[in-house]
Amino acid sequence: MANDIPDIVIGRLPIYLRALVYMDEEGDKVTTSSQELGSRLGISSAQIRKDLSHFGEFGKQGTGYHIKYLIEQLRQILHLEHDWPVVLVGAGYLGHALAHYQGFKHRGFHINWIFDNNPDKIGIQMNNMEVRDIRELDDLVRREEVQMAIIAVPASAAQNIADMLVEAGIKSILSYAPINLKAPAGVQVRYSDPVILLQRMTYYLEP
Amino acid sequence: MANDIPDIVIGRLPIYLRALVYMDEEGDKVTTSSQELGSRLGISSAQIRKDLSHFGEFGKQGTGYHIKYLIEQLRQILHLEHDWPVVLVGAGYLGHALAHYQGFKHRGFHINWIFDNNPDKIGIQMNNMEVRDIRELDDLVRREEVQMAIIAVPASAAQNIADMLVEAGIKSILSYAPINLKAPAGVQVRYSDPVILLQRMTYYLEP
DNA sequence: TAGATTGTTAATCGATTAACAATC
DNA sequence: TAGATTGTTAATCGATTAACAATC
Repeated sequence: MANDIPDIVIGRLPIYLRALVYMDEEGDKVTTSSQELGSRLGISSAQIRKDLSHFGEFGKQGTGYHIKYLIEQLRQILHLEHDWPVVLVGAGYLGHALAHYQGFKHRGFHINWIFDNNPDKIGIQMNNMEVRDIRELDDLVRREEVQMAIIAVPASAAQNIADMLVEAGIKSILSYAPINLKAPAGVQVRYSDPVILLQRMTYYLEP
Repeated sequence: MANDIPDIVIGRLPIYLRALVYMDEEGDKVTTSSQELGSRLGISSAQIRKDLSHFGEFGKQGTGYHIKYLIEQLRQILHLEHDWPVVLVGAGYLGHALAHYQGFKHRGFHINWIFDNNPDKIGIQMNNMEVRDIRELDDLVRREEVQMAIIAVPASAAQNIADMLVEAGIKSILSYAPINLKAPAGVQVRYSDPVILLQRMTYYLEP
């Protein structure tokens, strides 16, 4: 990770951005306040102001934040001004869902390639992309200088795939496999495991 | 949320549990240490011992933790001794993937019902379940006393579905819709939005 | 102007870590 | 026994919040 802004702050910026985009689409106002944004998100207004203050002064006393302007600034901060190409590994049920998910494109990500190792999968079409042989992964990632990847393979294959991705030059991995991956410093790994989230909630439930 | 154990601690327990289960399946040893577990997960050994100490004393000086015993204890703490039935709302690509995901069952969750509002979807089979009419949701959740739900519908429909779920008695919601949901106190909501995770990583990348 | 809201400071709150006596 | 590792305490570190001068 790079400089001295806490990662937990970085983690909230996409949440702010998402809420601001909805506000903008609602179209009923031009500005918002840390108060309003906070109450939408269940976050204190002080925290929002503090978070933003790490990057500059984006508001005006008395009137708050110009929604479109703040969106633009957040996109700049998060490096979302240009789209990011992404490779997807795994063409099972989940890979299929991800390949068809419409939410990536307009939020800055393009899943341009899908890979699998299963001969039955290789060559078939998914959302107008052809599933490629995993053996072509390294070449492609290098040639296209892809930096981001999504892993949607079984846990048993995930570390192997992660190693291949790192070797090819991938710098950020989002993994759906329910296992902790080893990656060298300088390579980010984030996880999405629904079971982990469900298990975190059952603690608070009466069986 | 219930008592005085920090939620951030609760959030790590499923991670510990998952790693311990893998260790157990590898079958090459009977005990582990906070050190070993920590180095697998990139967490300090002190933190693991501290987290566990909120719930009791599970280890032995000199030898560490008996893997199977600690697994059992964590399952008890997280209320995973009995399986949890879960309703899934949304039979699109993502709902389809979730319905077929094999990772739920052996980790304590059973997706037993799928709902949708699309007449073209209602009645079709998904992994041996019939997609039901969303209008039957309320009755079913009440009758079966289901406490957990997964939302896999578009953002535009998500708040509506969340309201229906809460009204029917659902206490924990895992939402894949890219939007912040309002829910009353006493109802937990957790989110899984891949774009939020990707956007958090692009900050650290050179465009 | 009066009211609203920012950006920032200092105080508070909470989480993580280092260290070690206890003990297996 | 000697070595290893726990559970816990106290210290450190970091994040959140309250408060307010500045100012639109």
